[in-house]
Amino acid sequence: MGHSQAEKAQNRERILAAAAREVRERGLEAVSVGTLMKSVGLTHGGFYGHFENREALLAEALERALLEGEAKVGAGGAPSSFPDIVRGYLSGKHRDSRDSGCAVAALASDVARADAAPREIMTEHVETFFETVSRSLGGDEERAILAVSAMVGALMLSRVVADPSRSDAILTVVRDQLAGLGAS
Amino acid sequence: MGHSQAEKAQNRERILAAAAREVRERGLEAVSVGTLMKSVGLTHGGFYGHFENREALLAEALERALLEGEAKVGAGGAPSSFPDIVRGYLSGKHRDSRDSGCAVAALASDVARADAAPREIMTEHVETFFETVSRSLGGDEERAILAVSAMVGALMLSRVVADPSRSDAILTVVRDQLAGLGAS
DNA sequence: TGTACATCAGTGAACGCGCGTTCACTGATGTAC
DNA sequence: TGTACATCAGTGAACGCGCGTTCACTGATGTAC
Repeated sequence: MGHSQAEKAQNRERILAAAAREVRERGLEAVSVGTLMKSVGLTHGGFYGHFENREALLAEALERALLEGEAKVGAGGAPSSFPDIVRGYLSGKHRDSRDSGCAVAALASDVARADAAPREIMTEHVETFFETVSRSLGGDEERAILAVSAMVGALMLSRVVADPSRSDAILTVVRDQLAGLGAS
Repeated sequence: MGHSQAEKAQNRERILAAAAREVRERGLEAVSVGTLMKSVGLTHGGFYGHFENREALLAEALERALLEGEAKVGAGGAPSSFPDIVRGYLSGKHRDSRDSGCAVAALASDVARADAAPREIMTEHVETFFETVSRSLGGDEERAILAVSAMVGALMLSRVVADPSRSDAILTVVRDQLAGLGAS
């Protein structure tokens, strides 16, 4: 074995990263301590040296997943243009990479029925999403709220719809119409 | 006891109705055979006289939930006007009654990660939703897809956001802007 | 209408299984001298 | 630098629990005569 302090921090990070992926891929409730630890090459007992319990891990993993999703939309970093945001968000690539994409779209219905803790975490990031898009629209918050609602809704619907060309159509149609929203 | 054939049909109906509610309230995976049967006053063993297994029940419950949600939007029945659909869908009442409201908004992220069977069931109802709204917009399918995406997205976000006045704002802002979409 | 019997809806004990969590233990790490 | 020892990251058996599903059984229902 190797159990140095540096490795402990590294292992915690790997557990959290795996959980942030798993949570978007399979949902908050589907993450199991045993399976998660096995996926990073450890045994289940060690989990409690890193997190107080499963619920605490889920809260951190949700936060992490939301941050990762945000990074792609360009929150915090260099400001993205509205058309760039919409194009990236409503792309086939984003639709097909649930485990690394926007956690709001991946987990909104899970969080809607969760306790206060996850709802508050996601609430904060929904507001950040509004602000990022609002900034790209010259500060028009109302149009930003409409655009975010449409983007999140369209992405989720495109992931539900079984027929690939129909799924593509949802993305394209909403993308094109939102582009007009940025122009007017 | 009373075990007539008429009562059997009635019990099946009660199980299904309870499941259609439960599925929207707690998600597809959270429905347990034992708890469900207890909630309609029966014991778990009897379940298998009504459904082949849990998965078969979930498929039927999803279909039922989607039909119930559609009935409120006026699919099939008398045609609703676009403003009426939007007003009803993006209302505080709808947001607060997850267990009897639109099953697309309640279960989209669950179904997005489910097997082919639930995805195909929901796909059909998403298309129906598009058609209903399209009809209310004089046959403009593209605007209907945008409107449905925005309605589903906004309802989900309003259920995530913890602060009630902020949650109301999402509904109101999207509702007002979609109204403009129907007019132009 | 009354009796005898087959049917079958629902019961509840039992099954194997995976879950979250605890804890005595192991052995490498890191420190004190 | 080398030795002795405390620390502590990770292991894996064990716990109680709820799950989906099966099945022998019970007793009311419904039917044949």
